[in-house]
Amino acid sequence: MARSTTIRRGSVRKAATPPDTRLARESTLNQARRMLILDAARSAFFELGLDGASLREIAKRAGYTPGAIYSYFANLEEIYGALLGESLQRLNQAVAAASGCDASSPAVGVLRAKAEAFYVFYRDNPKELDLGFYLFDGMKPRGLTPELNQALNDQLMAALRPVQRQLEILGLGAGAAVIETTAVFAQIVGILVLNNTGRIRLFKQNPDALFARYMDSLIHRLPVLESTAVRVSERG
Amino acid sequence: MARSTTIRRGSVRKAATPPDTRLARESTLNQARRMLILDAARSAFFELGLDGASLREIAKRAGYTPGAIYSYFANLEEIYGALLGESLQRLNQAVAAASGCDASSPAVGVLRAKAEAFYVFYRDNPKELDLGFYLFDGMKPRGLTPELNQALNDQLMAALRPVQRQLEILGLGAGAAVIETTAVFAQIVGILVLNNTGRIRLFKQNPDALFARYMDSLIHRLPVLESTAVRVSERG
Amino acid sequence: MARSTTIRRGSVRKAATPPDTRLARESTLNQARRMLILDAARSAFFELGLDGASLREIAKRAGYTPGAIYSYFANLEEIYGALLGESLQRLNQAVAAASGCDASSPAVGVLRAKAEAFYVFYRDNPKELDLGFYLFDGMKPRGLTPELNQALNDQLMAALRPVQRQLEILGLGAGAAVIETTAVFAQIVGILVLNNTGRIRLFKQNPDALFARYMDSLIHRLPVLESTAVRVSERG
Amino acid sequence: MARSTTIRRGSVRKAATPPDTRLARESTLNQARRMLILDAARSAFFELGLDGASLREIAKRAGYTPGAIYSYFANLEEIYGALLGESLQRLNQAVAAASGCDASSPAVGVLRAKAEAFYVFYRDNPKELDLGFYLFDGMKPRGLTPELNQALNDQLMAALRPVQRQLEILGLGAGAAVIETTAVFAQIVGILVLNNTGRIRLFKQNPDALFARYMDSLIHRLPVLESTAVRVSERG
DNA sequence: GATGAATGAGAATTCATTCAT
DNA sequence: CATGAATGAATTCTCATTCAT
Repeated sequence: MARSTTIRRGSVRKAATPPDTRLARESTLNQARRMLILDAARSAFFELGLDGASLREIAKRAGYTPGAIYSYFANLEEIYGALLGESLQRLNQAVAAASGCDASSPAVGVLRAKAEAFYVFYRDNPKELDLGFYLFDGMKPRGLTPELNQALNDQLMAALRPVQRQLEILGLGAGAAVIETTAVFAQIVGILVLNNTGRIRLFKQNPDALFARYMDSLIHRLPVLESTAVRVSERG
Repeated sequence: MARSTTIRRGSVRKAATPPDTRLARESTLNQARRMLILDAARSAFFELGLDGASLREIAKRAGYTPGAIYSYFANLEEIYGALLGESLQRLNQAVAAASGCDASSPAVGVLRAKAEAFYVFYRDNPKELDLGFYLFDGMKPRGLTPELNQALNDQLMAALRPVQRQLEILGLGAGAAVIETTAVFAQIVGILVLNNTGRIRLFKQNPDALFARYMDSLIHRLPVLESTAVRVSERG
Repeated sequence: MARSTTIRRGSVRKAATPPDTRLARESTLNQARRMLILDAARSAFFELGLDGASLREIAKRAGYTPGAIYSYFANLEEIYGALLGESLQRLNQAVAAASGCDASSPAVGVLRAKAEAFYVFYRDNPKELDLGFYLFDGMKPRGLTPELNQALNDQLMAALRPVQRQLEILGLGAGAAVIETTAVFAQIVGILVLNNTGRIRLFKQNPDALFARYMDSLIHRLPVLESTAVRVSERG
Repeated sequence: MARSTTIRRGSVRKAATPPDTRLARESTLNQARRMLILDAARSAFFELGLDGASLREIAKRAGYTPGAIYSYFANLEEIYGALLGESLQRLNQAVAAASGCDASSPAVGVLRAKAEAFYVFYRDNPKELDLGFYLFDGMKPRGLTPELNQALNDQLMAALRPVQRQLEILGLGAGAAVIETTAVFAQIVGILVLNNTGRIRLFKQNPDALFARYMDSLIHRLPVLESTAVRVSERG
């Protein structure tokens, strides 16, 4: 990556302490400071939205001057990219941590739990949904390198893989499982977009109920079974 | 009033076109120029996205100076509003024009046709989806008056009403029909968002197929029937 | 004046009705419409201040388009000039109408009444004070022709002449009377400026009381007399 | 804090100037640049008046781009505020520095000197009078915080307090002294406004003479004394 | 590595004025 | 006489980015 090159050049310039040690320490420090900036970015982003999360605002919240940010990120869009990466990581953790508790049919319980974890994550952090859409949609060329894009895509797919696996366990073929997973993903995104833009209120509907209904009908369609509907956990 | 006097005098001077004609023509010209600007706005919007569709850009494309725009629209957001209104109008027309051709079950055919018209409209004009989301979400207070908001909402709901009606014809109660309509809406939005952001490619899925599948399963769930699945018309 | 030239040219162009009649009628109409515009200007000016009284705003209030205004006034500043002229006229009327009612010393009563009329006029129409200051101070060259300037100055002096005359009646020489009149003028202006800018509140003083006090002390200083203090009429 | 760390590290690298010095120098530089901008603002303001002292004009005169100004001032009105604050400071200094030289009655001499200093300050810097009036009158909310407003008001009153104190020394009660001070203030403002707008010339009067006359009459009215009139220092 | 200064482009909007019709 | 369209210059302000120090 362009970034690490820069850093290495810096360490070469003044060689006093053993390079390895220095490199390691620097890298650690570096990582810590990157995190600091990402924290600032995330908080700005949450509170002010994409438009409000200007580089200046992020720098201010991180306790840096704008120029300093460029020591850690090549440009603003790279920060967004890192933010998204980190967001996807948390998403994966949330999905991984989810476990069903359906005695009669454990596999169905896990399916529900995994899908719900995905849904709840974005329901409760609506800005992170925007972030993903913005990045892949409007980003200027330089912001999203092919490699980064690939990495982010992989993370996203990883977050949905538990759902896919569970569908296979429940009797779907590989192809059908992918299709159904994509459909779940689409339904979640659709519900949340409608919710976040206030469109859902027009129809006097509740996003959680819609999602639960969708999962019910999905499970109904599964080859093996006679599942029982479980409600989505209520929002905090 | 001074105004009518003027007009009359004007018509006397030229003694050719009656006042009505003049007024009408002026109004027509005005409308035409508004349209010109809206066209420019739409094209800027399509090519550059919402951020790129600045007043300057719109003016440039319309062959105007920025200031001239303000003779036709009070501010930028009003242009967006008009754009959205016009988009929703076209959407309604598209849905209204759609008619099914399913001999075995006309009602199902119409249901499919109406939903598909909605889907296809936004599939083929992806930016118009963004427009709607932006406007209802981030718009500054002055841009979106409560009345305009109401009108736009009404237009949107009107575009989905045919689907709802058809669901009722097919045996759903009023409440269930609304729920199912909302779910269809969410599914369409979800599929298109995934498609527009390139997410759907990750899963190697085709949006049309996903949509068709969803309609199939919906129809399957309907109380009355034994429908046959019909494919969505292929994209141009 | 440039304006009348234009009008004459117009009447020459299409000579149908006897020129005298036409001229008179046109002039009358013209005057009426000028008044219409001035009314609009005054109302805009009162409600929105100098900055808010843009040509567009004035035109709107007069029921005209901006361009039409230029048939009656060469530019915006000329409107201000006319407004000021008209304001000074009203001032003169107010001062002329004022008459004292002090039985023991009629001359002193009249002096008080005249000065007070002047004071009250500007106290109750603070914007007109601004107008005068703006015009003579910041006006661009073209706005205030020497002739107009002279005319306005004459009007202003005329409004103060009753005070001056009364001072002479009360025993002051011509020179002393002018000096004292100027001082009264300055005191009134000073009090009102402090009042309008809220400065007087800092000192917890009341403008009317200050003015009354000043008049008392002035009268005290007059050669002849043993005046009795009369209070300034309370503000509506 | 990250900030202090940075500074220290910086000072280690150069190992020459201690941090305090660096900070101080930077702060000094900063102050100097603020001053530079204020100078530019003042000159623009003097030559072109408030309307002409646009941010662009100020930036141009300061040798900056408009955007650069915002490193030093949050917005245009803050510049005006700073300008006024600085003006009031000079006013206070001028008044403080003034000392009378009247052997027969030192207190009267001081009174004259203090009032005259106030008068002369604004006579010789007429635009500063406008500035104060504008700021307290028309300023947009954001420009003038209540605290700043309070501070400026305090500065203004401080400049008049010496006059007030002197009046008390000369036998006036606290209330009477405030009234008389306000009256002096009003008279000064009135004379100067008439002078600046050229109105005084109409009456063929001289502002200095008018002011001197007013002070004479004021002193005459004081309880204790038999003062002798002293002329106001002639204008440069 | 970080600062602080500065740039330069761009944002929306407002306005007096002109002019063909 | 009046319109309505349009201009062009002005306004304040924001921002990502660069760079000498």
